[in-house]
Parts: sequence; C-alpha cells; structure tokens
Amino acid sequence: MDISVLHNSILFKGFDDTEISELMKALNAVEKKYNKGTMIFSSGEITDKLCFVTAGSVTVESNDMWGNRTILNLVGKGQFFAESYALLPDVPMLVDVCAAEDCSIIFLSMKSLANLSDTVRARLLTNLLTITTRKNLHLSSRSFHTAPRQVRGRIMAYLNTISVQKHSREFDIPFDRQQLADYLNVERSVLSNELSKMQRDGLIRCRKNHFEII
Amino acid sequence: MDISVLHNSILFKGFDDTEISELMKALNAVEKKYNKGTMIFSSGEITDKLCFVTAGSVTVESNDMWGNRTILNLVGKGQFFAESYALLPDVPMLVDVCAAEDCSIIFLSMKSLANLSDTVRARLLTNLLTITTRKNLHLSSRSFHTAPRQVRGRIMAYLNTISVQKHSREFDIPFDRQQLADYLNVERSVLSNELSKMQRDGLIRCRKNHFEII
DNA sequence: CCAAAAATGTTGTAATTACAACATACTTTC
DNA sequence: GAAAGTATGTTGTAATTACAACATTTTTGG
Repeated sequence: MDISVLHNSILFKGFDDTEISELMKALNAVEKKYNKGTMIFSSGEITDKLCFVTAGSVTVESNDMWGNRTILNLVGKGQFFAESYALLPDVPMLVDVCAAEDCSIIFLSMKSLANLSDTVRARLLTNLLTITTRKNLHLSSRSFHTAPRQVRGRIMAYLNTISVQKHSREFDIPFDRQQLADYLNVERSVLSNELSKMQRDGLIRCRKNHFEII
Repeated sequence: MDISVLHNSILFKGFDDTEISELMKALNAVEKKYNKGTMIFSSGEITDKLCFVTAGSVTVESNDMWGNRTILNLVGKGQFFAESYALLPDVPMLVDVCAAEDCSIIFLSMKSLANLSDTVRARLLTNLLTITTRKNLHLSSRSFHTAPRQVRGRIMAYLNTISVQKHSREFDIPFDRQQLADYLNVERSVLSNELSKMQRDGLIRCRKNHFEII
C-alpha cells in the first residue's frame, strides 16, 4: 500500500507516522486497483467508505437514461471522493464514479470514526471538514463554469479558473475533449469547433490538453 | 433573538438547552435583520461567520459583469449558509448572498471553535460535517437540474426532485419565475413559454409557484 | 512500421434558445 | 378601488446549439 501519498493528504494533516498507522488500522484501510473505464461506485449504492486516490484518477459523473454524461468532478492522485456519502450513511449515491485512468484507491471506513477518542476524533473531523468544504467550493466552481449560456463563455470561465489556480497563462488541463465537453455540459463537436474559432480569433492557443490564454 | 429555531437546527442536535446557551455565547452569536433585496455578503468578502436563517430566506448567487444572475441555492428558515467560507477562513467568497425576503440571520463565529473542549468540539464538528455534506448533495442536485441541454428537461429534473422530496405530485416551489430561471440557468421568458407548452402537452399544471405533475 | 482503434476536428441542417418588445395579470399602496 | 408597480405570459427574429455524418490526426498494439 502506498502510504507516502496518504501521509501528505489533508485527512492526516497534523498526525505523525505512528498515529497514521494506527488510524489506518482503526479505519480498516483497504487498497484496490481499477482499470481505466471500470465503475467504482454506481448511482444508488450506499457506502460508508471515504475514498482516497493513490494513483491515477477517477471521474465523479452522472449518466442519464439517454446516455448523456455529466462530469461533476475529476479526482486525481492525493484527493478524496465519496466523502459526503461516507459521512451520511443513509443516503444512496446520486452519481457514478469511474476510473478515468488505471488507478489505486484506498477505502477508509467512516463508521469506525465512532470508536476513536474525542481528541483524535476532533482532529480528524476538523480535517474532514476541510475536505468537504473544499469539495463544496469545487462544486460551486463548476456551477460558474457551466453558468454562461454560450459555449465560448463556458470555456473561458473554465480556462480562467485553471489559469488562476496554476498562476500561469499556460497550463495543462486534466480533461480530454470528450471529458471537457461532459464537464461543461456541451456537445463535443461544438466544443472542438468553438476551440478552433477561439484560436482563429486569437483568444487562446491549444494543442491536445495544453492551453495558453492570449 | 429567536432561539427556538436554532434549538431544532442540525448544528445543535444532541445538545441540551443549557449547552446551547453556553455555545451561543462562546460563538459570539449575533442576530441581524435584512430587508428583501439587501446584500448580506458580496463576492470577494472574507468571513468566519456561520450563518443561520431564523426567518425569511436568502439566495446564494453569482452575478457576472453583464448582469446575469445564477442562483446556486435558496436558503430558508432553519438552514445554514456560508459554512464553507466560515470554515476556510482564508478563502474569499465566490458568491453573493442576498435577502430573498425580509429575513433574520444569526451569525456564529467559527474561529471561536478553537476555544471549546475536545468533547464539545467533536460533537459540534460532527454536526458541522452533516451541514457541509448535505450542502454538497444540494449542490450536486443543482448540477443535475441544470445538466439537461433543453429547458423542458431542466424543468422536469427540478420538479421531479421536489416532488420526491415532498412525497407528492403536488407541491409549492420556493422560487418565483425569475428565480427559477436563474436557478436553472435559462431565460425567464423561455421558462414561462416552456411551462405554458408543458401545460398544453398535459405534463404539468401550475399556477404561480404551485405545481402538479401529471 | 503498419493496421486498427481512438480521439479530435469540420461541416451542414434542423431544432432550440436568446433577446427584445410588448401584453396581460396580479399586488401594493394610497 | 384606481394607479403604479411588479410579476408573468406571448411572440418574432437573429443567433446558437444539437446532432449526424464524415475527415483528419493521434495513439495503440501487434
């Protein structure tokens, strides 16, 4: 099990190596590997497992009955997912989680939180709150990316956010075209077309998933 | 200050009246009143205040430079807002919060959490986690409501959620037409038009904010 | 290196939406 | 209860998007 990534995670911030090892046991940590395209959770499932990505990435998405996909979030190495469902153990998942690449996931049992001492639990809960509140901001961000009515507006909203995050006008995005289209809720072909126009208009330059804002 | 509503809130679940009174002091609880249309927070502000609605309602929204409004959430009596920003005290708000009706808000200082005992803090943090995780599900829901490309799809997605929540095919929604349009990210006139068509098609019946799914 | 598969880009047409302008209905206030 | 103000509904036209079909480029696996 790849411990080093978990040691630097938000969840274990402030805990030393010994404490982390104990917590991993207390929370029944289990690691599993998934191949690209595999479904890790399906809509309707119930879980109490907080999930941590140690390698690769997963998409949190919704797939409707007509085959339309909406990507809510892409979760990469070092990040958590399913925390809301893990902490609200009655609520069935509204989303699917799929391996966007080959990946490894560590599952941590949240119902085991109850067994911890108040002190440790308070520390862990504080970190969990950081995870959930940041996730909230992520979901809000996506709302702003999909808010513009026109495709160009959505693309620019998204690229601006990434640019600010990376402190640079030039950056890679974690999505391929189809994923970006499903994240922004637009047609893939319309997205490709608009990206071409934006390059012709001198707004951006891009090649594959590398972008530059001009 | 209207304590009774707070006593039944998620935040103080499991606490008795005495404890709640102490916590209110410890968290510097302050109540303020706002008239409809007043701005309570503006994008860019920083706060450590967890906000609780004791009367009326507020909208959490984003207003871009062209005057387009996106309503992320409507927060009613008995609910909380700004919890993410209160708990991440470095992060400037990405949204505005406006009084949707005349309302009263209680502000609770989250930086004061540090002064509480481990036991009390653990209990409070657990409740805060419930608030943030539920808020997450709310934000996810909105994503599903705005995911359909067509207006009718968005309306149906939204109405279905409410119908399931209220266990009835007949219900009131908390939005007027303009608010619903801004929540679903569609033009108000297009929304009105589509609602008319849906009534003609025998899908729904509605009058003002009362709806029936057929 | 080649063939096959996957990803990305391009184009045209039908359908949908944006936007503005206006009509009607409902509320509020005096 | 009239007038003013606000909310909601309707309509037409220009602009945009959906969708399908196909072209081109890139990646993958022998």
